[in-house]
Amino acid sequence: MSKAQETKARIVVQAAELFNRKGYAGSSISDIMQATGLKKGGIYNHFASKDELALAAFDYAVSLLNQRVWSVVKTKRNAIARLDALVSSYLLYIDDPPIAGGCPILNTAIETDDTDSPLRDRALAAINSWRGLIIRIIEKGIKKGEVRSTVEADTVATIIICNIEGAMMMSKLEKNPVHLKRAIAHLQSYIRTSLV
Amino acid sequence: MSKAQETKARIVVQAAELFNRKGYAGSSISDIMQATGLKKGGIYNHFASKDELALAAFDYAVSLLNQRVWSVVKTKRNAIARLDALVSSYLLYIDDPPIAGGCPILNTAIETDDTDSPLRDRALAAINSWRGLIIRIIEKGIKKGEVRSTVEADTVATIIICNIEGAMMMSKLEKNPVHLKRAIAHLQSYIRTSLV
DNA sequence: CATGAAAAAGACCGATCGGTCTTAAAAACT
DNA sequence: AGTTTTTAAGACCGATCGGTCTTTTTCATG
Repeated sequence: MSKAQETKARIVVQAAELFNRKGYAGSSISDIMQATGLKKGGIYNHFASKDELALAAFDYAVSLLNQRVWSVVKTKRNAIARLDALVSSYLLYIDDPPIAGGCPILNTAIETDDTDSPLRDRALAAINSWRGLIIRIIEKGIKKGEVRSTVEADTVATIIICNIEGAMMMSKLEKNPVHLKRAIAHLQSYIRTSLV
Repeated sequence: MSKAQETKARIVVQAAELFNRKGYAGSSISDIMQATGLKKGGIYNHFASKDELALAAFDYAVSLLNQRVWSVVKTKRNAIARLDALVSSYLLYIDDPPIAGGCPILNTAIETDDTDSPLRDRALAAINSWRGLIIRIIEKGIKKGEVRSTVEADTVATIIICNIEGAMMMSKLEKNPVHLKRAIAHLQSYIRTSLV
């Protein structure tokens, strides 16, 4: 990777954390200059606009999430074990978060859901990709007889995601991981009792 | 109510919706001027700063939520029926929301959770008040023998809130009430099977 | 090591930010 | 009805916003 590419990547990494902590509207170019140690010219040399940088930063943040989830899911072969691993992986989110500032999908969804913007589209795509992963795990599990065939994969995906995201908000706000732990325990019990 | 008080109340109502849709950082005084039809002097005559207005707007938005929840909870006497009514009341949130822009507690929590601000304190207090209501319902239910005595009221409160808030985010982002409906159905089943 | 190309600096731009203050209009009180 | 007090208007403020452009510095390549 050339020096310029390294600089560009560094801007994305540091902007991603800034945006994730303070929001897009709440982060200025000056903030990004301070975080990266670059001046305005150094940033605009790599990105045409703040919005373009925001998109790159969001994509990077989501890639960190996906990486983390997939790294634990791929170690399991059974559908129930996969879902359990997926859900449990969020226990790490407090002590060792993939990115500071909470879940970037949640943060971006809340900030952009009343707009009609590319960023909103990305948040939507990220949620759908997550839902797709859960649905595929379940449907494969049904085919292999690991999951009851009457289970609605769509519904399970909704329940898993909304518990994790809702609990993330609560634990972040109260600075107490207990809510996330409770939601994960609830989901583990839900998966074991409702899916098999 | 005097004319001035009416004007002040009108500013709060319209600012609350604006903040709830576009966020605090995303809403400018100019936006509030446009929404209220007042000029700068007319707004700053009633509020010392944008922050002060934001606090009043958040308090107002939360009062709308509380009003709605309490109006359905108070009609029931049984703990299970009360929780069911509380949870079910959020079905209305799509077609007839108490305020445009989604849940103000969720929105404010996400925007302020990495700050140390009065607004964050209010969001925290609003969540705790909601949790307190659920916990009181359950504990009274335990005393009256309507709820199993082994039920952890704290945990149930977490599960109810995080399902509703997480589903709210998903339904808002996807512009599809199905997620909220699924979460509510899940909670109704959870309440009936885990609490009695 | 020289040279052309790319990257970063930093001055500069108009617009908008939150906020102040004086003045005019309107409401409240006697 | 007249007077006082309050309310709203609107000009004004310095700071900061996102973004541009020229100049300097650094990098990659022959």
